[in-house]
Amino acid sequence: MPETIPPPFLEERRQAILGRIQMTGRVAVAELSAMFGVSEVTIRADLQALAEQNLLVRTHGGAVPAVNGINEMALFLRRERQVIEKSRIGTTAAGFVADGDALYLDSSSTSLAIAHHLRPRRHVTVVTNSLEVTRVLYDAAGVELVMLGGALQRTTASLVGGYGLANLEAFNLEKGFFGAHGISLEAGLTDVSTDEAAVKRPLAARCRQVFAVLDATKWGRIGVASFAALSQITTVITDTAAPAHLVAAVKALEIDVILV
Amino acid sequence: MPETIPPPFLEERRQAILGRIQMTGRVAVAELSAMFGVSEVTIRADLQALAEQNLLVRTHGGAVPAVNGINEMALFLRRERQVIEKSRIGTTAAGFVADGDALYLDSSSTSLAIAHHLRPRRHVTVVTNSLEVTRVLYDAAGVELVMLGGALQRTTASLVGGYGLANLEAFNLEKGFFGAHGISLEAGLTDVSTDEAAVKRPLAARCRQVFAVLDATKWGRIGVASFAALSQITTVITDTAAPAHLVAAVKALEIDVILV
DNA sequence: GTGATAAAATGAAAGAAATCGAAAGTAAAC
DNA sequence: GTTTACTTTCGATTTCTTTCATTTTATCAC
Repeated sequence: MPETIPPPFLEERRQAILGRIQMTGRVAVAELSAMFGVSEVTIRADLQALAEQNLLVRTHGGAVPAVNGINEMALFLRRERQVIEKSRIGTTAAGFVADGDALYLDSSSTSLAIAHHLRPRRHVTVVTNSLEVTRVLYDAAGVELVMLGGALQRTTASLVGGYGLANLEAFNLEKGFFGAHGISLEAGLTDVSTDEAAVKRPLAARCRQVFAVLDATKWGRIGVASFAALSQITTVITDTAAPAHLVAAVKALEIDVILV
Repeated sequence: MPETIPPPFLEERRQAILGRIQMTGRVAVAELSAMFGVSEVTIRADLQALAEQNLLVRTHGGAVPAVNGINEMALFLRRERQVIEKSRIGTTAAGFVADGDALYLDSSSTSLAIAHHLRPRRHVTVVTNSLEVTRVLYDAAGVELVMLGGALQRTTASLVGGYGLANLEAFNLEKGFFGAHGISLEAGLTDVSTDEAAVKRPLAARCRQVFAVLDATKWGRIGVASFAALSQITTVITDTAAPAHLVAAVKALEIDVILV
């Protein structure tokens, strides 16, 4: 199946090798040799050069992705990727973002999915405390990115603690997207981490429109820390498996509920 | 299919090269030479000039776009690594850090080298505005990491703008390590970026001990923005090629100068 | 486990293409 | 007429790739 169209430049070829190894999880020397129409020796030189940069790990007949301890962060992020791109909730939420908007993305996996969809956008300002969101948008030229400061919470790759919130008033945020551990009539939006909640609480208060993005399993659950009352929410984006009676109760409060 | 109509002016030609590389994902020297009716040497000069502006990446027979990878950031960071681990200045500087210290690392490459050496440490608190430092220390369990917030400056992978500095008083920082574009008797420590300098200035003022870490080429140079006077500096760590007369002048101010 | 065997890796040498440096040529601007 | 900016020509050099002989590694039968 390998195509035989040869990208002649060395850089291109190596880039393509990296792409393929990420995609398929492994590459073979013979396969690449046929694919690019160069000798196996050349491919070996490529693999060696890439291995020296820790971009992959050599094996006998080929190479596998770099699974190095040095780069825990990248690993952590990569693992999520498949999930991210599949998220329908994220896709829908991204549809609410207009060019020119200033918005907040929290450190949930749905925010990450939204971030992926924002990469091709122009003139969007994103405020976040998530390192993953930052990484996804790092090379998105049309996105201005502002990180809230704070102490690194390694389990969520986010920055927490009030350090970054001092002059939140400097930002006028149109829309905020919040994942949550639970949504309930009693406690509103809740999180399991008090630190995370402490960041989200003032942000939820500050965003003109508050979007709650959560899958069906979150309905009726309550985490230890509330960060927004239902009355603060503008729109809930969830999936069709959400419990009908809870959805109805929320709609009764004049909150938009979008089922995808 | 390459047209042979020659846009006569240099700027036009370079603009056209950029346009084409964005469109097709790659350009070849021979192809461009034929297209514009100029020699290949001229095209190479064009490509080199554009590459120096980071508008494209040179390859052997041509060039490819500057930002084509999905993960430009990870690539960018890893590229540096070889250089980093070799830095003797970084190694020496890291020797000044004791367990229990709270310190600031800026977004210079020397700071990155220091960060590498801090990975095995216990009970060290690092405050930084550098995404690269954060990434290096992400999985360093013994290091508590605090990021200053701000707007992402992509060229340096750092966060700038005052957002993160509002409650700097909350931190008691023992040591600060500052790279610089230049060190001089007149202007002290200077940077080429006013944004970067605006972050460093209050931090230099706040750190009990200020370490300037810079190689010999920085002596006598002056960047547009000063961020610390010589009188604020505790220790300078540089290499043995530093100009002797400048080193002597700095020592006369009762500043430690360490040559490695 | 041991050894045979096929596949893969390595090193050296050679060839081709691309690049670089320096001197020289060209053309417009002052 | 001179300056300046740009381009070209022409060797010398570097980079990239291949071939081929040799060594190493993985695998399987025993």
